[in-house]
Amino acid sequence: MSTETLGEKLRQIREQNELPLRKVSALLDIDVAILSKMERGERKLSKEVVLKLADIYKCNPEELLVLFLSEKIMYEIQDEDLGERALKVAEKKVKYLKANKTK
Amino acid sequence: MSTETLGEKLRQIREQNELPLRKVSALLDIDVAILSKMERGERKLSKEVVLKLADIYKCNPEELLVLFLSEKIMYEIQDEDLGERALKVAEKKVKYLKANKTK
DNA sequence: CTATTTTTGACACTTAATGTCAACAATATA
DNA sequence: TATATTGTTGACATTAAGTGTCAAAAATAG
Repeated sequence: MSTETLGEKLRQIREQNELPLRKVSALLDIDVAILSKMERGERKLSKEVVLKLADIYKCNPEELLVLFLSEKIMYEIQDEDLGERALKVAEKKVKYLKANKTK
Repeated sequence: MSTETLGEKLRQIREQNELPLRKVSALLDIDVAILSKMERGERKLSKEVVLKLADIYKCNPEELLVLFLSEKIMYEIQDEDLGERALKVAEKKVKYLKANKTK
């Protein structure tokens, strides 16, 4: 499985598109330093930035968003022994909510 | 399925043990107001408090901890459409980490 | 060597989380 | 009803976390 972080993936995509941080950060309207840190995991990415980047790079936003969310989840459970059990409970809750969404 | 929050569950357990907030908060060494708010979901619970409460009420800490973690997870994915997919990715990551823990 | 790109760290600013307190409301009991 | 106990609410201060800005330094490319 891929152990690549979202930041690493975004950097890879940016390099494939041969875009310097400077240009992308201008499009995002954020400082170069922040984007650099985001790609290296030193600063947190926000949903908004992820979506804008998907737009800039013309790539599938869902894939990036899923990675983004999964990293937030991983951050919460860290190295907890009960992490897996908690994930299963959360899954049940999500399914339950989805089933009762229209109610 | 149970839609009971951790706070609600803790309140229920406390009432079953017939302990007033005052006594429990003294044991926890936190303000009564905070505990009151924690039980009603107005303040976040911490892992430490959850474990101390399990000890005070002599109940299974794992069950409470799983609920605690699952609520943190749910908070992260909120009402995201991709929440379920993200959970599955997170599960894979946890399994991967567990498999390579000793490495 | 020079220009461009990227990284690093200091700093200020903003927002979220946490603790403390006292007044108030609700409930139980004499 | 009066009193004591328990629980709730909101204001306030403090602390920690997250964010943005900038400039100097390091790395890389031409």
